[in-house]
Amino acid sequence: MKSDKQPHSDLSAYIADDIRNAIVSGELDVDQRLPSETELAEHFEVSRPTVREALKRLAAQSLIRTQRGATGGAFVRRLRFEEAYDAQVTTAALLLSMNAVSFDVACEARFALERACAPLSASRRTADHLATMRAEIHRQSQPGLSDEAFCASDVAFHRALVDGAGNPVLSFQLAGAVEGMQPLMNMITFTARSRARIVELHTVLADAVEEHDGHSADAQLAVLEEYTRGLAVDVMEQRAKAVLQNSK
Amino acid sequence: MKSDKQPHSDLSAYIADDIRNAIVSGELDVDQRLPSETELAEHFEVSRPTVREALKRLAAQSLIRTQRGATGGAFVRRLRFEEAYDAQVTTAALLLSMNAVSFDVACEARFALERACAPLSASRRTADHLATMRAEIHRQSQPGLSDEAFCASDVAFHRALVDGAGNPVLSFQLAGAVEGMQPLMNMITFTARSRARIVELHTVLADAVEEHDGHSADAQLAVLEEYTRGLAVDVMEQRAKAVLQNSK
DNA sequence: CCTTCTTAAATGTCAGACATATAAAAGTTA
DNA sequence: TAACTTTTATATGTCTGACATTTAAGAAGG
Repeated sequence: MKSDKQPHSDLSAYIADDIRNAIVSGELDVDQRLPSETELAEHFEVSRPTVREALKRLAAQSLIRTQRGATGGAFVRRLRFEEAYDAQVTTAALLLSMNAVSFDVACEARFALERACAPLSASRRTADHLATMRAEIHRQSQPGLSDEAFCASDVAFHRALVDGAGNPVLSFQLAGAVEGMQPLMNMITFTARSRARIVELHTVLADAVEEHDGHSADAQLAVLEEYTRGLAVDVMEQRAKAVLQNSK
Repeated sequence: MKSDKQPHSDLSAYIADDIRNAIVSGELDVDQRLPSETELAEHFEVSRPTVREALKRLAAQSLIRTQRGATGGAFVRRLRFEEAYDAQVTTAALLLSMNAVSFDVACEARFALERACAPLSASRRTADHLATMRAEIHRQSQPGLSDEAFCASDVAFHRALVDGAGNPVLSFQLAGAVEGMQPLMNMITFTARSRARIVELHTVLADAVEEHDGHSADAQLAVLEEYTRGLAVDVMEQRAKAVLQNSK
């Protein structure tokens, strides 16, 4: 936990980097207590507020947690999948919205990755995963469901599919691809007919997974991808038409 | 940018959340300037250091950037792929090291995702991607290369393969799977024979990509996955044997 | 022995001040 | 008038010192 050059501005970033390196490199173990803020301030020769800013940076990345009281302090935090999952989704959603990523590109990435899980999920899925998928299909076929609720159910369905692979690393990676794309999916207005079609495709997909048929599941995802991209094209065209109408 | 309940501790986290929501929801646009620290302090009825801690949290997540001087302040930052990429790699590496993820699970996830890119990369790769792959293969066959350097080159090779798909979202998602796994890969000691085998497999893979043969590329990745997992098993066995030897 | 009180250590928060960077306005000179 | 220089205002960056609050452990008392 030491270094040389001092970029004479943004000391808190410098200190945060220093401590982060110590954590990432394993120099500091999980649940190990960091020196107190006062001690850190002395060590880095800065004031306590500066140290605190650095610690807040680390806390924002879920690298440490702080505890008040006599035996309190900052502790190296065990990064759990769920937290990383959330961060992943937020980051992916922001990336898509801030970088003008086209629906097509995001869709391609999402389905490519999801298809990578399909064979594994087909061979390993538990009854639980299957039940979740069926339940979401049922929800999707309810009339009067809002577009957002339909999207949310769609995400839940696909998440169950991915989780079926029984590989937490895969589930984590897919979080950004599937859930992070939800804002883009929400732009689509699902007609009754398109919903019926999606429910149909989901059903065939669930059947394939139930029968441990990875190849068929993969094929169904390909069909679903094509259909989804078609839907997006329709939406874009209608929107373009509407703009044209307004400008008259 | 407002709310009701005040969890009367960790005000900076509360404020950071508030501003983050404003950014994520699009209430604040990219490059828009936030109110000055003093104004934020008045708005939230806290002191400036507290506001600063909140801003540092957001800065740690690359959501804002700050600028000093007369027209300075905190600005909503456009989250770029490269930054998200880095964060992704760090997070993935930490997840793997802190959660005792087995080599097998990580390896399976990595190759499953990478195989999802293979067909796309085979059909779209530019001459540039191919050249990078060839160059890395050449580096890998140099004698006297350290295990770490070999690993780094391996990552660069696979990154070129993934980038060949020409889908930034895919590249971003794969960053964690491929680069984040590097610490685990570094545990493997590559013998001269295993290196030669890997170079051989990489060469066939590059050939397949050059000839736009997605199917073959996918198959080669499967072979590479199997071989890599076999290597890991060998290392584990030897390590277990060494432990047994020491305990005698 | 158990309960209660005290105490100490740590984070959380605040107020006010000064340092520094930076752009725009004001002033100065060719 | 135009170009350069100086001033000034505003913002972040940092420091000092203090007080508030939480919490565990030790001390005191029944």
